[in-house]
Amino acid sequence: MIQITLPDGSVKEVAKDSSPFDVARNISEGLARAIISAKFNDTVVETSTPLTTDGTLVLYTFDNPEGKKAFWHSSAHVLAQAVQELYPGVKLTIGPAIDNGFYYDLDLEGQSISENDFPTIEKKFIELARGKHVFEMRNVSKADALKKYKEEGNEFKVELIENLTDGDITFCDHDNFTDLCRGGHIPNTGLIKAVKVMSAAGAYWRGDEKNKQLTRLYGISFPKQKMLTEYLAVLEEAKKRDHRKLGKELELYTFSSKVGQGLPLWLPKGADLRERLEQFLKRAQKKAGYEMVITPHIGQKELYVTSGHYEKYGEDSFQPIHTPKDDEEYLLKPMNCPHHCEIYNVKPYSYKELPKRFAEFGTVYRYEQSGELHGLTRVRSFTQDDGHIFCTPDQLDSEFKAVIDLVLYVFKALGFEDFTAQVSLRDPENREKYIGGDENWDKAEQAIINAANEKGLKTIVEYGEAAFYGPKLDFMVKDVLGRSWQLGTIQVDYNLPERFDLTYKGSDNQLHRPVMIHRAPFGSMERFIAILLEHTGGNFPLWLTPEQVIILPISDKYQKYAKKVSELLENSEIRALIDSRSEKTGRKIRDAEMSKIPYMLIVGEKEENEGTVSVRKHGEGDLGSLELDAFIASVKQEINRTLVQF
RNA sequence: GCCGAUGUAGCUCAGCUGGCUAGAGCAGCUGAUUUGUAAUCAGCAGGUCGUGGGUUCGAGUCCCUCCAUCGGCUCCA
Repeated sequence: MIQITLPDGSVKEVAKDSSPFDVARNISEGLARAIISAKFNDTVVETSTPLTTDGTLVLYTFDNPEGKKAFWHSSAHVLAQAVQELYPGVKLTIGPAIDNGFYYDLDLEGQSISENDFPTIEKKFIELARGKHVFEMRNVSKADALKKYKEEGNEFKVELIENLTDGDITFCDHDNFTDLCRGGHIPNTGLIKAVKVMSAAGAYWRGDEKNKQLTRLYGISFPKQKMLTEYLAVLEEAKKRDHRKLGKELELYTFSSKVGQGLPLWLPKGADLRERLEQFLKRAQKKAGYEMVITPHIGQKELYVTSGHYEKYGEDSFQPIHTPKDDEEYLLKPMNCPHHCEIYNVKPYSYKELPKRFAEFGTVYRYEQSGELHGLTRVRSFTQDDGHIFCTPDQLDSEFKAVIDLVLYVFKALGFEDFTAQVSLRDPENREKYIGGDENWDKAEQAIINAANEKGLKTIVEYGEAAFYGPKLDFMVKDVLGRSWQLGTIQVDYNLPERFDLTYKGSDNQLHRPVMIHRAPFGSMERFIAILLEHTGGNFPLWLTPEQVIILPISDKYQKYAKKVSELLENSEIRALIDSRSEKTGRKIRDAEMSKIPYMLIVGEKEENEGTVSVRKHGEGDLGSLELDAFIASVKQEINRTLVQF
């Protein structure tokens, strides 16, 4: 007998070689039917794996992330099987579960799969799934594993196996299908009742552009057809909040192929909103001791050679602008830091004058590859809410933490509760991607880790995500489709101060090197507004929204009163407009609701006589009538409540 | 940049296997209506079917080029 400890602390005594499935049945038949995956002593096991020792066991159903992972990973096997039957000769590579479903990367050997083929693949998939084939793991020697795939001519699997150690290699069989696999499957294929192939895309083998491009099929599957239908409906709903759709509907920004791809054009309402966001941050930054600066949109090539940016990105940037006479070379500004370094260099500093904090809403231009452009989140011209702090090494810690406070303030004030603080460090495998010595890098990385810890931030660490001149603390937020974007960023940099020979005079009367903090709480105005649009669904906080109030006169007779109301609102700095069309009230309300204006004021005979307004709130409906003064007061109050001060 | 897809009026879309002057709804304009909490009615106007080439007696429809967009990959100072 062995002792199995369950998550609730209870202990089951079961016969040796009982499987997780047996343990589940020991608890209840219902549970036994529902469990699809298990972890024994923190290792993923099959539900059929015999347990030979005492240990802790966690059972998973489809409702657990771990259960889903097993479900989708198993689905990837079936997808590969289906494709292999329909397209003989394809080579299998890898097929993991992801956040929403799974994918399988295939080398189609010249064949191609497009959307039109998806229904056939899905049909085949379900047909195979219905066979209720059991997933069975088996150990294989490295020699045998290599032999199988060499015979098949599958160089990808051969490469994978060559990197594995003999004795650790397992295959998974189901039906007539076999795949190299670490394990973690559901009991049998029959549990998969619904599948959808979502898309086909190119993906480089091992994520390297230099390698062969494979075909990646994305799919998602469920234990019930209804769950798939619901998932697809949720996706459709999410698309309604896509910033590209909302940006068009709310007339915030646009693109023009004549102007050029990735170059956003801000429309009046968007420019207005953006301006307000800038003012919001400027106020906070002023309190935090920043000084605004302004720098040009171009700079001499030499400037970027000094900073190291030219060497790193010169080839992949917009190419230099040449002067007509002297053949000088200028680059469109791809970042503001070199300019700010030169601002620092305008005069000598005493340690008593530091830190210097320079901020600028600086528009930069980067040549992003055409396929990387994405709405407002990835563009070729964007404005950073950039700032650089030049401080003594002693001040680094407190300055860094002060920036964290500023970023957290911005996020909180705009309702981004759900973000990930990511510590972006060097790629240990590719040190040559970075400038500067190890000593400074270690200091910079440690400074970030310490500051984040002391601030109590829950962080995740990503290697290889650092900037080439220094590590970063990035604030990541997801869009409606679950894609993660970097908004705020704080970076510690010992390198540019050296390259620009920045100095200050210390108390010892010697020259010292300041440390530089790069920071942008929004990241960029474009991306921040895009994500804000998606998070709010276009219902911005009252202080920020382009139009706060729309006045709807019942008929032409009340235009004059509407005008009066509008003037009084404007006197109180409330942004209002009048719908003066000769339409019915129902129609005006509908249109105002669609354009997401927070407050509608319906005015007719009653209101005019009483000096009141009939208030309707977007998404909530009729709030009854109020004295105009009372309405103004309540709007002001809401503005103050939503516009949190730093 | 690479893989896959899409591109018809300001917007959302229809247009079957190639066949007369390319359709609808909304938006717009004109007129009527003067309206009380999510669409008043009528009329009018609006498109070189993304671009350039080709196949064909004939192309929105088939083929190629380029451009833009979408889903991924790669990249992201």
